[in-house]
Amino acid sequence: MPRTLRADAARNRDRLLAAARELFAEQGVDAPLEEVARRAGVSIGTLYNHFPNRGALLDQVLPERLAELDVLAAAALVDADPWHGFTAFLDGMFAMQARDRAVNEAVTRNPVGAVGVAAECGRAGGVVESIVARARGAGVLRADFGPADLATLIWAMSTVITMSAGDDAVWRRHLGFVLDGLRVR
Amino acid sequence: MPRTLRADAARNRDRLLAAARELFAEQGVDAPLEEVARRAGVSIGTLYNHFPNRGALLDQVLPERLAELDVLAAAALVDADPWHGFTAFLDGMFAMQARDRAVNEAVTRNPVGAVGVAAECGRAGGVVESIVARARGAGVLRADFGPADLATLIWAMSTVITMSAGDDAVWRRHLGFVLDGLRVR
DNA sequence: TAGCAACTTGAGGTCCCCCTCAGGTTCGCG
DNA sequence: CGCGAACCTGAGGGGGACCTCAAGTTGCTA
Repeated sequence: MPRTLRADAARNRDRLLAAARELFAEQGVDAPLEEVARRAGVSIGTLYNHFPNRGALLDQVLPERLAELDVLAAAALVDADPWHGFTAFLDGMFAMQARDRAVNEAVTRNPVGAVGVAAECGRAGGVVESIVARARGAGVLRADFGPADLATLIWAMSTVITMSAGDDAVWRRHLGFVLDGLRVR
Repeated sequence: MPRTLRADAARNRDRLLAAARELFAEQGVDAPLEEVARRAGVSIGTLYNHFPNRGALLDQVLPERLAELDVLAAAALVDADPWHGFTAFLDGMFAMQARDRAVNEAVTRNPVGAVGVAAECGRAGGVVESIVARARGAGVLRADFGPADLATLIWAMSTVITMSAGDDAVWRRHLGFVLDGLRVR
């Protein structure tokens, strides 16, 4: 096992990651690995040289995206308006799920707050709980809304996002209805 | 092509339908047909003798269940309280989706109101629109809620139902939140 | 620039599901 | 009964995706 990658190997690795990012975003985490190799212009054997299984590939690709959630979550926590912070976080997260089907599936199968596909996911979990708690504490979010309810909301939205096939207006409209039910007047 | 089925053939057909009902309910519309044959105690060839493809099997099994929706819908329309009629219909439909995964998938892929897996589904569609219109007309359902929004709600609930794996309390709780957002106070 | 380790290749084994059809079995009529 | 039509069987061909590995190629170092 060499300390550093040979030049061609490094290039192939990068291409594979780029192809994986693309295809997973389009088709989800179950996209055929042979298609990833094809798009990378590399043989299937090379793919398995670099990544022993699909999980290894996802472990490289998903955290990149999930880290973006951290930014969203941090912004939500310091939002002057706790309700706006809460809704802006949700909107941002769902928008990302709409952009990247792999993220949509990952977040759904493994709701924020539980142990994650990646450690990053778990770290975000704590922050997310704080966002919910802050909105609840400010009296703008119904008092009985807990982390489990957020997970359920994510389940609900994931299919709406998938089925509305690129039309963000559809899931935003539905989210609006739900938030009306969650808000305290 | 005989006018009437031979006794053993009729028996096998019944067994196949029973097995299909069971397995589709458990595993959804993509359940392996070889497993259906196995449960029916019949060879895979016999299954294809009776039903040329998966669709033919579903066409026999799904309408049975979807017809139950008609009963629900009819009851909703004559409910003294339009809001209760609306919510009771939804609760009943989602409860059925929770009981039968094939129904869950069928209703989701092909939302009530559009052309259906079966003609029965289409017939129910009109009634469902009436239920929505009645609740809206009575001023208890928000005025901007249309049939498309119902389809979206069905998408949303289908995953919640699947993920909550038999615990009806989970999806009922979420539905409660959403209905709070849909109701006019 | 020679030579070896590092890397790539793609045919092919495995698995799971689809569906078919030639040959054997059973029903039920006459 | 006995015979023909109706029916059943399950091995097997086809396809898609997974993953492996022996043989060939290429980058890099000395």
